[in-house]
Amino acid sequence: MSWKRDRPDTPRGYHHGNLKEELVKAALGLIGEKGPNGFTFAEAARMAGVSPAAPYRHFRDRDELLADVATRGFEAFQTALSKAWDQGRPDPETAFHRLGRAYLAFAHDEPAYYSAMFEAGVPLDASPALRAAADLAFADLRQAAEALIARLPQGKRPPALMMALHIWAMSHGIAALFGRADGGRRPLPMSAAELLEAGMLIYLQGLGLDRRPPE
Amino acid sequence: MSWKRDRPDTPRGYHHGNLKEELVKAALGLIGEKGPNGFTFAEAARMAGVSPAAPYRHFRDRDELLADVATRGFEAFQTALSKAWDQGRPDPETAFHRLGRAYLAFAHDEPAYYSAMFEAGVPLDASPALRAAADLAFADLRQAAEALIARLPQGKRPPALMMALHIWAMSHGIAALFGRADGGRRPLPMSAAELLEAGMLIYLQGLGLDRRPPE
DNA sequence: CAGCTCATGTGAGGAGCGCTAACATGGCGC
DNA sequence: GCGCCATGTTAGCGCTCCTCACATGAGCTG
Repeated sequence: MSWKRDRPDTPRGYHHGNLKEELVKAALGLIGEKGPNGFTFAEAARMAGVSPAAPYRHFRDRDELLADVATRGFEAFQTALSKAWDQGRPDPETAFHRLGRAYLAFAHDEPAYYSAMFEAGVPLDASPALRAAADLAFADLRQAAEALIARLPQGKRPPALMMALHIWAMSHGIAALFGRADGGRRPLPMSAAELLEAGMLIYLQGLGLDRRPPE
Repeated sequence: MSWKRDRPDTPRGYHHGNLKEELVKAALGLIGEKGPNGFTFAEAARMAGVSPAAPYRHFRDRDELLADVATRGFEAFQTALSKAWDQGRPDPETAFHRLGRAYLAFAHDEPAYYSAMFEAGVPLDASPALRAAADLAFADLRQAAEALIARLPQGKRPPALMMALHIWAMSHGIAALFGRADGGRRPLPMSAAELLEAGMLIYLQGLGLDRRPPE
């Protein structure tokens, strides 16, 4: 019975009481430490002080737990992006740069979430909640794109969806390739945040959006 | 003894003769089918018609086989990019657009390689050969960036390394998010190749590089 | 061509994991 | 106060990774 806590710090009886939440936390910790593949259903159970079969009362299988983590990740992500965008205040340019930094900050500070969301291979339609959460997060990016596009004269406006996809792609590319806590897979002459900032400035310039320095 | 081929199509004696190569091929097939996690050392052995312990004579462990696949992937990738760039002929702009298409074509047509290279979590310094192959591939991108930058007037030239990183980030972001054979995780109004082309055009415009239509 | 050597393959097995089925416990609604 | 059933446990199957002792035969050496 080695899975039992020797001295339960949170004493409990036969029933745990809050196992589902604790399994999600354990999963987050394990994914953060060892990547989405290093995470194990059995080990999460062990961390929660519970037998290896207990998790199956809360998740059909390992994938469902992963999908749950990804969903929570997208919700937290959306909250962070939404807060950073702040409805485009004080002006879309300033807010947009905040948004970019928030994107990378999330990928950097919550590697476990980001991993579950984008690297664990969880299909987006694993659950309706997952898809909905992901859509909400993307909606924020799209909204920012629209606000910026509105600054352009009619006739020079690119499709907002396309622009949002470009923003997402560049952000994700930088996060995935260079945004890891360990500095990524390749030494950089600048931080990931600076790299994204510079890339986005060039991209916006290409659209005809000159940044008015806010200070 | 279920792992033995019932009727060996390529009859062999006790010794296989070309096991290492066949294991790599089997791994490629399995990764392509079921993703980098679906691939199993034991199943690769089965496909090669050999006992589950045989692969250990050629690879220290599962990760080493994965790293080998990734290395070959980077080599093939570099070949494809290099061929597409073709030393910038007939002009850097045209060659650059070929390069972008080649990037996405590789990700699309060789999902198993791309997966092993970027999604399997293989650390780049798993072997010197892997790092070298990855560096060579990146060198091509950097070279293209330099050729394009040379078109700009002195004083308006961004760092070539930064530009190469931007290109890689956007390409990888699009490939990872939207470039899957199944259309990716999200329905798109345009193909991944078109999305990248448009994104790169805007980016280049932002740098002051106007594309002269080649036709 | 006989004999040896060692790279390569086999068999058996330990440890761990995902998952299932049958059984145990006790919190909560009646 | 009682019984239901959500939640937890035990036992166990099949699979994986990996190791170790043993088998085979290809190719060198004399």
